[in-house]
Amino acid sequence: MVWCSRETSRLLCPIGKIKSKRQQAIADREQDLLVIAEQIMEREGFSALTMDKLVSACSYSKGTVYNHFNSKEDLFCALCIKSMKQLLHLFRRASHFEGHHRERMLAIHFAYRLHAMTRPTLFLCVLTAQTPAVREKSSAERLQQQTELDQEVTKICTSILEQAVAAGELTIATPEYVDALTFASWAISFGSNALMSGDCDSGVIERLDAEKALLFNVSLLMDGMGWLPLSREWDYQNSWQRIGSELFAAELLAISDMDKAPISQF
Amino acid sequence: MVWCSRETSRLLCPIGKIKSKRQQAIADREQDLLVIAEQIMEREGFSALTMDKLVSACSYSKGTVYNHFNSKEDLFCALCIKSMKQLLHLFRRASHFEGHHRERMLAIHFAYRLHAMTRPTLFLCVLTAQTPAVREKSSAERLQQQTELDQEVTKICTSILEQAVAAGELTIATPEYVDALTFASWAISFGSNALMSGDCDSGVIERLDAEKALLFNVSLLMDGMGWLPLSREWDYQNSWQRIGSELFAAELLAISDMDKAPISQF
DNA sequence: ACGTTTTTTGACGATTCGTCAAGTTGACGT
DNA sequence: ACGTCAACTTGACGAATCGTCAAAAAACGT
Repeated sequence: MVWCSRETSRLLCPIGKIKSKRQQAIADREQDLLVIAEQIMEREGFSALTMDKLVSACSYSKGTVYNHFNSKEDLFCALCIKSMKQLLHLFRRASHFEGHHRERMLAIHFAYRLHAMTRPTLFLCVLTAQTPAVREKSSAERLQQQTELDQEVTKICTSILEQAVAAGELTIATPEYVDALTFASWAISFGSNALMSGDCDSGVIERLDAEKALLFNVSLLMDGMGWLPLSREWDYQNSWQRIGSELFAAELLAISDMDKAPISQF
Repeated sequence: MVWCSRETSRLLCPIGKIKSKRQQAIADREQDLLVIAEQIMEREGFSALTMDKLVSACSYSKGTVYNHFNSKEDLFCALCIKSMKQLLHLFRRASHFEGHHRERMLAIHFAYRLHAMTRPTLFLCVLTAQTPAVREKSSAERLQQQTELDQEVTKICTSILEQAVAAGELTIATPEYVDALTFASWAISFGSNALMSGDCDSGVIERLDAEKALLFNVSLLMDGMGWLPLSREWDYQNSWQRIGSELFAAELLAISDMDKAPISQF
């Protein structure tokens, strides 16, 4: 009957950053717990992640775990946040790609796809965290943190768009159109990745086609924006590969290793 | 420990369509159950939907309910299917809109947005059903039916695209590009709607701006496809309104009534 | 009317969730 | 060094939920 069983987690952690050694230890432990939770999901499937299982897999007691996450859903939300933080790091790297601004935005999309591929489990946590069942039962703090991360991501995209406008690559009617364009970019990327993740079993989209599809979709959208150089004037396939080799060589190597020895893809 | 507790539901329902009066009755009952499940979600929230609650809210016993849905997740999958069927009906209507083909495709997107607005609960079921936790525990039959519906939807989009090509509104390099364009359309619509549903609480996107954003995103994408007439040559804002008044007047009326007396919006 | 097949029932065992009173820890003042 | 106390941890516990199954009921065929 209770809507949100416990508003905040019990662990004292004032408002800003970590203060004492102790709170650092608590924060570290939280990361440990998230890693363990992720491992359980990868090993036994998504629905096998249970609070009881997490408790017995870690070296702490139930109460302690519940001091970190006030419900199973809150745990999912925490995993989503972890995922978004990683994504943010990739985005920051992508935003400094050497090239014109449209290529930089493309690098952002590359990073997103990369993240979906290298950390499928975490990526799916983001999808799961959009679900009302999860949102209803997550703590207010974590939901807040989630929207803050959202805004950070948005800021990166917005900034690239603004630079493109300043550089004359892109023309917009009014300043607030930047937000609309950011949203459109976000939507095409989210939509493509989400649908591809969902359908990867049913095989509508082949694994290797997925990257092509994303590049294709993004190119259409940016052409629609009139973002120069248009795809007919520039080889973005080549840009895509350059992004991979210049920015994310290590991550791509990890993927091909995964394919060779598929451990967790049952 | 069991991966998929029960492969098929126990109710005898061969392969094709309904045969006897009896099986018709069973199918009807299933629809009743879905309606009740939906009501529970609307009244008490998403996470309040419980098998026990569904059982006590309907006039049947637990065993009977479990003969229809072999798990809670399977129930979600069934709700998703119901949602997609409704969507399909709207799409069929949309695909006959009086206008050029780009307007027809726009009508499809309109229908999607409309569905997300008129039946938010069911729409969110689709989102939930994409979640691995749900997919892992749904019955094979239902997952199958889901992909079939997916294909039907795809077929409608594909058909419009092909007609557009035939009419000279759209030029494509090779025939299989039609699939890529269909996927792109689907992705932008899914992405936009999903993000807007998720953020509607946090207020990044205002309720009334949502429609504008979708129209905007779709227009960008179609312009990128080079689908004539381009948005600078045609007033699609006007088309959008025409679609509303000529095709979905009844549904729009229902929405404005909802706004006046918001019953189920918690 | 009677045997067979299909469906329904609801009590039951197994899981999972989330709580809380009692116990432990360690930071801090003296 | 020691006592104190707030903060943290523990794990047994009750409640809620899940999904099953043997027995009862209903439907069906002859």
